[in-house]
Amino acid sequence: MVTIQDVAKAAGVSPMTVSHVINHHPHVKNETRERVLRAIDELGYRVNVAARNLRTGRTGTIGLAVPEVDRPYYGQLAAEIIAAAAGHGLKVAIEQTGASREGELAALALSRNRLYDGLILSTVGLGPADTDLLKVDHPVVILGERIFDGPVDHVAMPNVAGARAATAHLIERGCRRVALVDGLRRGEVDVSSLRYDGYREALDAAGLPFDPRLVAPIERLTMEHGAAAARRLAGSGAEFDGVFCVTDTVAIGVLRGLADSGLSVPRDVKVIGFDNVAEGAYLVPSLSSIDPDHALMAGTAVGFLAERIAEKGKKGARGPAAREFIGDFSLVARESTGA
Amino acid sequence: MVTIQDVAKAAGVSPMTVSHVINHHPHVKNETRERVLRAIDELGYRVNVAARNLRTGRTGTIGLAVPEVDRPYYGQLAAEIIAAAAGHGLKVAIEQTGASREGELAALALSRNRLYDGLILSTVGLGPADTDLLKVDHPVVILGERIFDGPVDHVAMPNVAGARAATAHLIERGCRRVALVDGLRRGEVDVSSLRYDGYREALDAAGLPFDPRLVAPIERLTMEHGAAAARRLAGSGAEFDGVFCVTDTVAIGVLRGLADSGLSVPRDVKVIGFDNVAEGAYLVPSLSSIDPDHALMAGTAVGFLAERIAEKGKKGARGPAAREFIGDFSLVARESTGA
DNA sequence: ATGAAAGCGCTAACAC
DNA sequence: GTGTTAGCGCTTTCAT
Repeated sequence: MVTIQDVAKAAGVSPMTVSHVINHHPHVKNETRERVLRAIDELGYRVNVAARNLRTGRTGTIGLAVPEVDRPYYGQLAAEIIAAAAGHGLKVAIEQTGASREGELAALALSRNRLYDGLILSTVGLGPADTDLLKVDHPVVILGERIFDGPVDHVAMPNVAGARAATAHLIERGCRRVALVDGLRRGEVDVSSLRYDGYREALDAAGLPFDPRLVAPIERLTMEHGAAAARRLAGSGAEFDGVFCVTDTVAIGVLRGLADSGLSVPRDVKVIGFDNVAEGAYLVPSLSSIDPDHALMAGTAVGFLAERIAEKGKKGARGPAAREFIGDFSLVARESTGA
Repeated sequence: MVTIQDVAKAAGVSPMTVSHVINHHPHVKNETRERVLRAIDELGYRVNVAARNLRTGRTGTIGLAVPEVDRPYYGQLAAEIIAAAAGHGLKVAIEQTGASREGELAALALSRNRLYDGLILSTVGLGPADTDLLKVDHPVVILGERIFDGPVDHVAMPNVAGARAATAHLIERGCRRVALVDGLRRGEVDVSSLRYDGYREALDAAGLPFDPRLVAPIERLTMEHGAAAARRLAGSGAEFDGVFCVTDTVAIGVLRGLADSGLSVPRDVKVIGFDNVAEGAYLVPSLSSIDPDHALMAGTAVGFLAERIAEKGKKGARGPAAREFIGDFSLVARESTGA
């Protein structure tokens, strides 16, 4: 392995000068710089990142922990985060938590290992009871739900308002019996509970009765469970003319399940999702959805984290208390709601 | 920051003993171990991975460089790789190459930085001309196309055979004028060229004429371009009753484009894709596809890499020459081809 | 503009 | 079963 010393010897300078060149420090004579660069090239030198990390205490990398990378939503989120991080000169390493509390705690511990300068944790499993576990001494930003008023910065979706708008949209389009396919509600600030609240609010506002038979809870927010829920609804005998799906992934399954049940969208039933994943625009019928401003949320999360990382550099300065950011959204009306 | 020294002092042992405990070495008295563990807990000690990496020269992490994480195929591939790597005690860090030659070269350089013990590179941009650039002194496995007979292990899809089977399937289902939506062909061993070859072979085998007007090349393998290609085909006046799409992502776009053109699938036109992404089963109509054995390919790629990493540990032993593995596939017939 | 000294936190190799 | 020594490759600090 070629070290900075080897390069220094070959270029006839000290290791420090080589270091200066590598790190683009200004005070190096042009001629010297070129001599060093030539030596680097000839010897095939590469910095040893581990050594640099040890010395500087920084890695230039942030961790992004998401439930599962193979769900479209998280893949697209990851892409946004990577783009935002690049703007701060940060790289992103992706972790999977398996949508479990244990996985999320493991991701927190990893970060503590100083592998990353900070962590963006997309929570699904952690709840209010875990607030204390977030009191770690390294930068963390929570992206998602289930922890409010925690000790760390938090970027959340406009869950209640978005769900209300989605449901109201169905009602506007003429639906009178709107079903809901959502995940397990823990009665806390999890995604399903919040979107459920929005759904209820919209019904109330329109003076429509709430019918528990029209709520189809599923265990995991997957296409498979969405399809099964739709078939269950269709087979239950309960009449419905609209479905609000807690996520687009679930909605894709619901569209399939409705087709399996011989129901036509949007003629018999109108459907709307949440997340506005890229696939939605290409489905037949194309999927109406709530579009949280993903880029803004990703940018805010990375921004918060970058600030916290910078804070740690300065001694003493504690920086602002835990911040909360709730994104904005827009409604995208497509064929599945008759657009 | 709490170091191993602090723990040693608190537990009344030497740093080495703490190290032994952390690394689960067997020769530590039970009582000592517990004393150390208690100290670790009380002080909140966490290993400094950078220091360990520097010392051992290993990181326990492999890199996975894919074109874009937000395409379903790569998200699902990443999930398979992560699962396979976990079986070898390896973690995975995901890089994006942006589907460009430069991005792929950058990923190679990063790995060289010793951030990772090895790299799985999903190539799209690198070509035969870049063979020499792969002659790096750290473990690399190529997953994908465009480099055969390179200096490194290579795991490839059954591109030609799969494409032939897909096209033959359309013909079996009664199609006589099969269109092809593929990417840019560079006349080399890129995905589009190989699958094009398979398409041609199937036409020849069935005694069907090749009509260049039925080939719709697109610049990027996205849903957007797929939809545009389908509309172009439909508007061209050229008759066709089947479409083989070079990937499922493209096929999703094609299904949309056909719907936009007033064509019904599978009645007017039958459609088949390649990759068998999870979404395909839930589309309406569900998408027929070629299913490469993703898990086997991921497992093989990780296995190759793990062996190469182990080799580097032993001095001298060179290990086998570059290996080549071409996966198997099966055809999944769904509604889009009339199943 | 360049360099010397020191040490980041850990573990391999070897004692005992 | 436990401890000593040494040093991985780099950069911070301070000098010149």
